Amino acid sequence: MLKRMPRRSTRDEILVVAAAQFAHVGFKGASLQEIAAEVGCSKATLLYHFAGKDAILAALIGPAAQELAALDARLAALDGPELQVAAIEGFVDLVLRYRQEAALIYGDAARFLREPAFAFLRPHIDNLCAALAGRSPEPADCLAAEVLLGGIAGVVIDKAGEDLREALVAVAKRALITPHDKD
Amino acid sequence: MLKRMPRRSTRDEILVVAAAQFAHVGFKGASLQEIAAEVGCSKATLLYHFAGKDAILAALIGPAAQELAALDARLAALDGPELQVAAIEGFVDLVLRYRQEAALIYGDAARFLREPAFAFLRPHIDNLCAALAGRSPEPADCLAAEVLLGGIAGVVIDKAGEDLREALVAVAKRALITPHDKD
DNA sequence: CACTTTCCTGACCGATCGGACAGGATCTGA
DNA sequence: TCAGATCCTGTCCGATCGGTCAGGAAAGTG
Repeated sequence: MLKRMPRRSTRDEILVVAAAQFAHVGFKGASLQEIAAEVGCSKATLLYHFAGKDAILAALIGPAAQELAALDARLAALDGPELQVAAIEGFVDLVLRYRQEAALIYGDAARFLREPAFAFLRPHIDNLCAALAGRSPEPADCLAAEVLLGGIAGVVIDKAGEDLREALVAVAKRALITPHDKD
Repeated sequence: MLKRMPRRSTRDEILVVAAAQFAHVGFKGASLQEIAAEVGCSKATLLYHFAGKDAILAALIGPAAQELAALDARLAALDGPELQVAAIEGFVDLVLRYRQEAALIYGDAARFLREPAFAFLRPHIDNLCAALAGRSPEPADCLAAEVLLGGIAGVVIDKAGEDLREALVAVAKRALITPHDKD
């Protein structure tokens, strides 16, 4: 009778705890038992609110994926250096807003980006990567974009600070926007 | 009776298969059963050659950690821009030589870098990070080094190509060696 | 009040996990 | 030929995994 007051809806609290768990120990590493214990409910309650472990993951990734798609759509109209700037700033903002989800997706990337349930993420990530590379056909530029994509997504989990955004944008610009003294 | 000929020592083959499994599905995600099946032996054989799953991981990380320590020692004598160049090239070479191990360590970094069994890696990684940042006290420079460290370690798993090394070194130099028009 | 819906739980299930152990092959050197 | 390592395996074990299910409490709703 002590804690009958749900400070938030139980469902939301499950998502918060699950996001942290997935981000820190990976999807396979996290167990429903531990999540339930941290939430303060029983494991069966998790499976009442969600169809299964995968459903929790899907509910977690959904909003982030939606914003990623929106970012892609916004970038589709741009080109040249301003494309890269917009891609960098948009990506950094997105990652900072969905730190745990980004770490989860990137950490377990090879795992479930192949799985059909999350294969729809792949083209979006590829598009973003291409945008970060300024749509350059050079493999070296695409590689640089991948390095920054993964590096930024993986570093933000336990970082904090106001100037985090500026620092991330700065390093990405340095690495990706090559001064056009190419030839 | 068909495959009684061990093309290499069974122990070495276990390490090869385990490295690939760990790198692709993570340490917790990999199962001894699958590794044994891929090697072509029984699960009990794995536990004959190694004290346990952790021991396989330790045997896998050991050589990579040793070379990382050697790189750190080599970098300790350097300073300034040549420190950064040496750190970048040394790190890229190291990662390319131990692709799977690097992906494993970085992918499960938050997992077992805290565990005491692998805590000894932490100072080496911190040193390398500081060297990549040119021992700059600026948080932004340290952050950039972390981004590149993780990004490079995470991207090399399924990449190939001769010019991979050059491209990685190039993007790291661009991102980390800031032209000293700082003030 | 009774009735329905929503929310939650303990108990249980089959599968799989890492690991232990006794013993069978296979090889070696005396 | 025989004894002792070395290498390997089938079988079993307890723990934990994700998931199911019948049913109890709470909260609207008439």
